Amino acid sequence: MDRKTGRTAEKIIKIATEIFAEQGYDGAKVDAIAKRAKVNKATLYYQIGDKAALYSAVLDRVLGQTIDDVCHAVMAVDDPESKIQAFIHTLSVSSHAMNYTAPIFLREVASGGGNLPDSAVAHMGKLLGALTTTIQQGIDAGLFRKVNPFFVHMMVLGGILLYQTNEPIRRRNAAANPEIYNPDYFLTSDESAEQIFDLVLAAIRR
Amino acid sequence: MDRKTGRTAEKIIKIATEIFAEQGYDGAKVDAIAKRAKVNKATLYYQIGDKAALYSAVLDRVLGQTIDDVCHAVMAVDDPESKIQAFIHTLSVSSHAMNYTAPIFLREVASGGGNLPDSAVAHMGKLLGALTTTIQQGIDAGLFRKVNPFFVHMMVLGGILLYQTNEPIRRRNAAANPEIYNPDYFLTSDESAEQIFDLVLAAIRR
DNA sequence: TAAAAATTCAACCGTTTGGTTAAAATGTTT
DNA sequence: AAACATTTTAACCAAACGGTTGAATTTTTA
Repeated sequence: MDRKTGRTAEKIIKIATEIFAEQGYDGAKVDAIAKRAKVNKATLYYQIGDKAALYSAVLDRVLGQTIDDVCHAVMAVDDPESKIQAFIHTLSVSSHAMNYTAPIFLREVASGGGNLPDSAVAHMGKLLGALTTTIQQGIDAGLFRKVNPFFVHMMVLGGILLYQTNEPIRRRNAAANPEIYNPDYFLTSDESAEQIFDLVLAAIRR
Repeated sequence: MDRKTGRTAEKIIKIATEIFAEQGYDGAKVDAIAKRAKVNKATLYYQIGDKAALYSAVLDRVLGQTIDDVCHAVMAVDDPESKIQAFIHTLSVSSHAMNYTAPIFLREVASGGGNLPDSAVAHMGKLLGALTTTIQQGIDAGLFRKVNPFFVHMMVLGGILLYQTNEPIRRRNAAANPEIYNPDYFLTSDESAEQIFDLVLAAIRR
């Protein structure tokens, strides 16, 4: 019962994550989720509940997973520079691995977080804290110059999420203007993390 | 006829911009737009057409306006450093002034730009070009070190848009954790542009 | 194998949604 | 005043949507 029940709920949430990421909350249709998950709609309501509950589950899974990954990676190293590198690298790789973090995150931000449960806001606060305290630490230690850590966070987060989500548009643009096509615009999540880390480090180093 | 017709259509598009920004395409309801614009729904269809046409008009207005502002500001100055400053400052101020650029932009990116007309993609390409060619120019002139201009663009754009859109979440977070509240997190569009410019310049300067 | 849990089936419901329509009323131009 | 364009009114429609139900069926557990 537990194994299979868990499996079914998991499967539904996973598929729902995809569809919410593609279409947004209002764009996603419950029938479509049930269909793609190859589950009867009644099962969906039996296992999880209504659409809002399903969306909450998706948010918890997506934000919780990615942000926990990042925080653990940051805590696993010591000096501020390594922490920042871990932050950027893990955020980029993890949110790219579970392919649907970035669009859901961006859409939630764009709508003012009205649908965000307190737990999710807390998660985002944790993410913010992980980077800003590290930077402050580096400033206090004389490693970094006096910068506003919050804006470093904005640029790192914004850069990573935007890079990941705008891939389709990038490809379309490259297809429309092949003469301007540039392979530098298409890097893996590893490589892009390196680029961003390089820029951030130069921006804040003494 | 022209004056008043134009006025009505303008008013509808302006209100539609607000609502699309708040709710997204699927979240926005045509009846709600007509109601808030104080116009009968029949007038909306008479003046503009269906929902998709209305959304296209909104996209053209919002993206076109902001991006044109930025490109003009960049062309108005000469040296690469000033161009970058103009880019950042104008993007921040202009997209903040017409309050609805950032959420619409982010949502479009998050959904892969499926709804974007070619004209809008071209606009975004122009924006990209404005910054990347300036940076390349600076690199060639020996002013900047060798960086990947595309990622600078991602971080600038992502940082500005994210900062502007996440204000509600920021406030909510600050309200929930007043002991962590930090005035550095709440800057005007001018001030935030300065912060970002400072970081970018340090990141790319030789 | 019997009880319990999970899933399916398929019809159904009330509401909302995007969109249309025709006639009447109101403005605007010339 | 005549002709034209614009806006309102308000009812209407078909489709889609979120959600429910209850009986039947399958799967799991003990």
